[in-house]
Amino acid sequence: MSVTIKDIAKKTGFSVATVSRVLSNKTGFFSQTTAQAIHQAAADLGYKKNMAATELVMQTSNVIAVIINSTKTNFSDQIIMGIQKKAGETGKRVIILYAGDHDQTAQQIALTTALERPLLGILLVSVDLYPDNLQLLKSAKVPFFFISISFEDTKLNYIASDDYQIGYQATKFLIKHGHRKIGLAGLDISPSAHTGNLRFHGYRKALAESGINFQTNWLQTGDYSYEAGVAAMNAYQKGKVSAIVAASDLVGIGILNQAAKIGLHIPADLSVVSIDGTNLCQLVRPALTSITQDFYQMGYLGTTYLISGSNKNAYTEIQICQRASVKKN
Amino acid sequence: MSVTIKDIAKKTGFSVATVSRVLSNKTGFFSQTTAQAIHQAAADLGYKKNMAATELVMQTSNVIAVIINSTKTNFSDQIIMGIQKKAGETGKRVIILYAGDHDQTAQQIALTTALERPLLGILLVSVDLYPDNLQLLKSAKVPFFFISISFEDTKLNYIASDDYQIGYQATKFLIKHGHRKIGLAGLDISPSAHTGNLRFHGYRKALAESGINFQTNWLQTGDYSYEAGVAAMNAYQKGKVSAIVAASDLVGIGILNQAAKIGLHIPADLSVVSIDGTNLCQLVRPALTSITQDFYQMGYLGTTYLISGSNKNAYTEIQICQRASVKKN
DNA sequence: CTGAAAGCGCTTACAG
DNA sequence: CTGAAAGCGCTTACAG
Repeated sequence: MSVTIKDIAKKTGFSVATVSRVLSNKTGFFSQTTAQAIHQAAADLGYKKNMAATELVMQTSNVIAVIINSTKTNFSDQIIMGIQKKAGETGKRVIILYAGDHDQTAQQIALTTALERPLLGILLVSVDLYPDNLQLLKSAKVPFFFISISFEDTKLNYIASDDYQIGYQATKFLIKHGHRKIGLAGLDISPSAHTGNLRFHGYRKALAESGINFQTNWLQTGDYSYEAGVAAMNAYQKGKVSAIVAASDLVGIGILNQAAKIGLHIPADLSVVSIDGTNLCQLVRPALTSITQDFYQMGYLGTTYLISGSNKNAYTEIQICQRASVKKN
Repeated sequence: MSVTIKDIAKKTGFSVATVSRVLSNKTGFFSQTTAQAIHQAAADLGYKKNMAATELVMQTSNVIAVIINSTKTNFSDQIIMGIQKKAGETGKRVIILYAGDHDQTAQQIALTTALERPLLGILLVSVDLYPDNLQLLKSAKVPFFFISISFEDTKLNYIASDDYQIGYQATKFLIKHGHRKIGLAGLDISPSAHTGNLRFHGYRKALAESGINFQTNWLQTGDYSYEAGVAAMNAYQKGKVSAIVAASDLVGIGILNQAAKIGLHIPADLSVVSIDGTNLCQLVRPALTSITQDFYQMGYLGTTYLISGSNKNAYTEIQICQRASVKKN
């Protein structure tokens, strides 16, 4: 058996009540001398608090559960950094649960694992909950916040980038660089895909503002993956577009590599701007110009809001990082 | 208040004991009819088990805590996949805790967060524990296993690649391709760095076997990062080596990009083989030839061993994946 | 097959 | 400043 406050009580001669009070630092309820004796004994005995007991009586905890999808996106690390930072500053703890990749069962397991214990709250990082699971989450009384994903339903709290602006600004940027035939590649615009549709609308708007007529084959949908980028590049015949907005860094890299394979030079023959701006952009050559999202801040702010119990939605900033993959036409 | 087994007992007319038995599926202790009524009531009431209570009485749980360092390495995802797979197959749950990047306090917080609750066991993914923290871990009665990191101390259980072999085979491979001046870049060989030293020894051994005299400046140490690769490439003057073993994929990419910058063509002027073999190798051009580690299997096996309480160490397989960054000399 | 009761390790009014 | 006692929601011998 491990050592409990009862053992400390026995050793010091105080009651468990007093031991509990000093160990959980209920200041003002004990004297310095008492505290010292108890802390000493705790250290000597190698005491470790049993949080299961604490949570049981407190009906809450200082643990934030982060549920995250395990896609090959690589920006979740930055979001988690932001979360950890804020949590660390405020003495909260964080546990992370993988919800699989568009896997309803995995999602449900993650959610259940989280909900089965007292929790400060839940942060959902780019996981698009299935209706049943959303229901499950709502029915629990636990506060939650979505990060890096937005909804039409404004009753759902989220922190994300403004995807309409992302599509708009990426396109505008290419237009300013003299492009008129601009592709949009690798994103999902099925009816339920809010992010993809917003980006698409932003793209259309930018085109329209400059009097450019959208051509159907400029849009190459996909699932934000490297392979989607390769497929999109194949779909664009040589010369059909002079620039492409890639739905993610991976899509951008897929385009880059496939372009090289079919003998197209970037940015000489084709310009590319990718969305996300993770460190992958600087690993490849030419380095990818990107619409960079502030993932760290998303995590930090999401945690801040969750902790403070605020229920407003917010957008974090986006920024154009010019690197080497776009040329002036 | 949320609904408890007491509520279900009241609603069905059974005792909490019976409710507990059917809900935790103590087969043989109840009739089908009873079970149905209770499950029905549980569903109607929206019952969710309070694991804090269960863990308190059981003094254990089916939760595996994974402690992982937050370096910019990108292979932990695969390890986690392997862990989740095995955990899923056996009905275990997994929570992940970030231990920072060589951050003693962050490590300690992660460890404490884990140890504060009943646990099936702990998996440490490429985290090199500070002595104090290792002590803390050992003093808890919880089983633990290291993944992707090995020790001289064989009392510590781990699953990793054979780093001596990694260094040996990478070097051997380059020798077979006709190289005699072979660099080793980006790894840490300070006395306490077990991995780096093993790889270095394997490298030396391969050199020696082919009667090649090691030159001090062939070794460029570092911290496995992209920047270490860049620095190493700068250190190798043009023509000093004809091939390089990169300590990680990121080091390899740093070499690739810096080589391009100073006008060296890979593999024409310089061959590179990187260690790890993550998907980054296929994202860059030329694609990196790599000594590929089986990270997924490490996670899977580590979890298997942890669950079964076995305490043997094991190596997972390594494999040479030929891509485009090595040429026959 | 089922129930009454004790207990897991902690916290917190309540009374001093 | 300190202690006795009740209670958090579960599980499990023990007795039927």
